[in-house]
Amino acid sequence: MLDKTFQPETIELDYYNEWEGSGIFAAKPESNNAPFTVMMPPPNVTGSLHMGHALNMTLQDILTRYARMQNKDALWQPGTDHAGIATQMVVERQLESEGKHRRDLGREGFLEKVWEWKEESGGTIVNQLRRLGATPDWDRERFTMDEGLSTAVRRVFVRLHKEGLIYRDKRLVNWDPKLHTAVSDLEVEQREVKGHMWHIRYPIEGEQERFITVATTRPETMLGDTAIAVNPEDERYKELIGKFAVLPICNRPIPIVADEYSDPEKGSGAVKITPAHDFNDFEVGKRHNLPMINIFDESACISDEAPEAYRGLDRYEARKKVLQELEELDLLVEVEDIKHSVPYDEKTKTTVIEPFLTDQWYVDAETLAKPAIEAVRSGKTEFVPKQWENTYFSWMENIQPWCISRQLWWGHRIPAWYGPDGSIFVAETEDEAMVEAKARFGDGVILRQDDDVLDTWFSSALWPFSTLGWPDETPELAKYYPGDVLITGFDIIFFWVARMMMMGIHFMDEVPFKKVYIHALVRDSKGQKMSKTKGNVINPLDLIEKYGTDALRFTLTAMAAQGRDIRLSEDRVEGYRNFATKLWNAARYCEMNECRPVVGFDPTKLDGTLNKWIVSEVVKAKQGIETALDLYKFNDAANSIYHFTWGTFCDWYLEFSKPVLNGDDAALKEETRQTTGWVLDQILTLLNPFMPFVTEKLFEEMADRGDEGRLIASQWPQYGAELVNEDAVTKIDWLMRFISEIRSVRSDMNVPAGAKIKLLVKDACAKTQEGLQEYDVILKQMARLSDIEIIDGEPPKGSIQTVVDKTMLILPIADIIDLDQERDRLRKQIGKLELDIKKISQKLEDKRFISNAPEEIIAEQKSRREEAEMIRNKLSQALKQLEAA
RNA sequence: GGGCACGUAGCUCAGUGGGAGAGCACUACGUUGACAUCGUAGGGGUCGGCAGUUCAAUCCUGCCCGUGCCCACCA
Repeated sequence: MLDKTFQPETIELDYYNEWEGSGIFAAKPESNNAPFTVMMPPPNVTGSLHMGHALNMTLQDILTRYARMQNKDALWQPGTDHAGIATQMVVERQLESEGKHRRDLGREGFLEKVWEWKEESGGTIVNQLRRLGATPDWDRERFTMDEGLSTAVRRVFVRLHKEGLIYRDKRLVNWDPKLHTAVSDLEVEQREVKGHMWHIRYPIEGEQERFITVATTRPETMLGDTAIAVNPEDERYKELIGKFAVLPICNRPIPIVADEYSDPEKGSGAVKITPAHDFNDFEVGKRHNLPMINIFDESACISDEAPEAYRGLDRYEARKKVLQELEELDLLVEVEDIKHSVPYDEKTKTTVIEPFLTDQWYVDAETLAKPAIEAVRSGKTEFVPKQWENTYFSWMENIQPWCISRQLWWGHRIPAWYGPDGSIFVAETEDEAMVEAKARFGDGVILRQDDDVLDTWFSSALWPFSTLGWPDETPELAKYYPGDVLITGFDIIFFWVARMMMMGIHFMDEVPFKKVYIHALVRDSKGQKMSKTKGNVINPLDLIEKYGTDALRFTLTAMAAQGRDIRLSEDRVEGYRNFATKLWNAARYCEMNECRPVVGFDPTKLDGTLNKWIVSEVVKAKQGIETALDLYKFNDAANSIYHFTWGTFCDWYLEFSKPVLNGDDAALKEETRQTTGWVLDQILTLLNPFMPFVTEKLFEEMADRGDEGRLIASQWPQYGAELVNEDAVTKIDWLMRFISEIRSVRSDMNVPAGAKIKLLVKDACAKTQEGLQEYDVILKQMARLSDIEIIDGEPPKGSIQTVVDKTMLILPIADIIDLDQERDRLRKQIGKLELDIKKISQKLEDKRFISNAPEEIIAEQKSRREEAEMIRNKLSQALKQLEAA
């Protein structure tokens, strides 16, 4: 017996453990079933579940469960990402609290510590995914630094290097002066801040009292200036080209060069060039063979390249000193207050990133991007919604060399070794590198491995095939690559999706997934991005605790409309918790009335119209879900099952069934019981991918299905349009309208809800008369009628009158209602109809409408007008009668 | 500066070239052996503004206003 009240938390863990233990999550590469592959975006091993995960994982879980029920061999590949910087920072902070630094432990010792941390605390998110009811194949869980995945990383690195697609280069990178590592362009957040523009004049060499003025937001960088650029077409400066300016403070002559980069419209038209500390200047410097003076050290303190007085100063202290000195020299012309953007490290949000000249490893992304662009153009991979393809293209078509080295310890160490003369040996193992080195330098050569590790995204880029065993040719790789769909947020299209496309196509000769579904961002109820600093983070686990997993999952799904962000409000979650409760209570009703699924029940062989009708409605709901899921319209799928369950099954069918079950037609009773049991079973099945827990529980309660009887392992129903009975649909549609109309009028006229009143029916056609007879008991109960009588003559004086189809419904209750109110009601109704008729008539009298509009539209308008006129006439008559009274 | 979304009921959001929808909130009434985490009924919207295309525009096009995001630049 089901408990009277529904308490989600009492069932969730038990079922989850049982499912997982049953092996149902596992992919079965040896089976002949068609594969369905989803690669889980591996969450950071340091992470804990946030709303974005909850949405992302719920959608993947729905598709996976749905595929499984359709008898596909589903592989949902789970795992976690080693998250280089994030993880290293966590452990460093831990050390810091013990008063230690990673240097104290040394590389080996530190890595040991990180692994320790990973073993102890790394599993948090994985267990939180279980709370969410996610059903990936846990037996195949991978970690990006697993043995196998690391092998794949080295193989890829070596191959790309051999192909010339990985190379070493000295360029400007975004440098984090606190972490002492290069970071990706994508990890730099441009933030608008208030600042100053300083206008500085540099004396022209060999000339008295002649200056050239430049402007900068970063005066300290002038210590590294190696030129001034002017536009070759700029008349003001033409004769200065080729001459030298004297760099103040350093007193170093720097050339005045002509370069298109300089825009005569901006500032003074002359630009100071600091090739080692500005991306544009770097390009100018290369064009003019300018020296690149690196005035910073790794911590962005002034290096030995600068005048002695500045050495060791932090960049902001150096700025102050430079300004002070310029002022003393009377070279500071103007200070402007401006707003400008400053590059911050996206992770810590506190460090200002410094363009810094270093040697790094790069991937030739431009070459790899070409086929990846083509794959989306040709539709081999499709984005849903389509508009994200623009984002993908615009980035891929302007892609920059991908800097893949990071000056960290935690990550895949770069498989490159340096010989005594600095020559490089790239190989998968040190032994292999050594073989090559010995061939060159002879025995006894000493190699030093590159200290750097790879960008975390390098290994995640391989995820779609490295997790399947590549570079070995495994059965899994053959069966599950390429994936069917990748589900992810737009924020990692560049970081991850693009890189998987490049690597997948290059190494597998095939795209890694056929569809990319980009889901919404989950915001708070005010539309703000959730962030720890804003303190508006809603923790999914709190909601699960309060309302249950099913409610949270259903909320996220129902709100996952394409192309729009989700503003999550707790009210919605509460509403869908109520939905689960509703379902629970419906099941209790079924239980009490012994409406249980019966083996061998055949929905095609039914006598009762109500039963034929509800079966038809089940089919429509099922088709609605299927169509929606095929198009990744998760919200439509959720709404389809929601409205069927609540609005059709509970609100109407169960109410219809009550008089039947209390009646004395034994055969119909039995059929109705069986049908009700069957429909509930269908609801549970169709709803299961969305709300796995409550449906599983009810499925178990409603019938004894033996050991194999888990809903999670059940089949998705096969039936279709053959179960739809249009005749029954028409009939019951009439019945519902009939009941609704009486209820509505009663309520309008303040007829006491409990009062049973008599209904007189006039102008009833044969079908209506038939319906009145067939559903006599239902009508009386649901519309609270004492009696239904068909009349021919005039209605009694002072009745309430209304119209359904062509039938007059008359409630002779002059004694309990206010007739003035009834007159008002009729006038209002008639007024509305008149307005309708007028609008339609205007159209129908418009010759252009008649000659241009399609036939069906004209016919439809005509019949609408006829119907409105008919009702208006009947109501007018009723009104006249009332007025006469 | 370039691009992409979005603007529909008090709130959160679906939707469609031909009669404006849901959930929540609100109002009234609650009866019937599943359910008050509920039921029945109801009020509420010139579908951001202005033009254009069309017989017909909330929907298509253009412009404008507002909001959010992404990218680039910033002497």
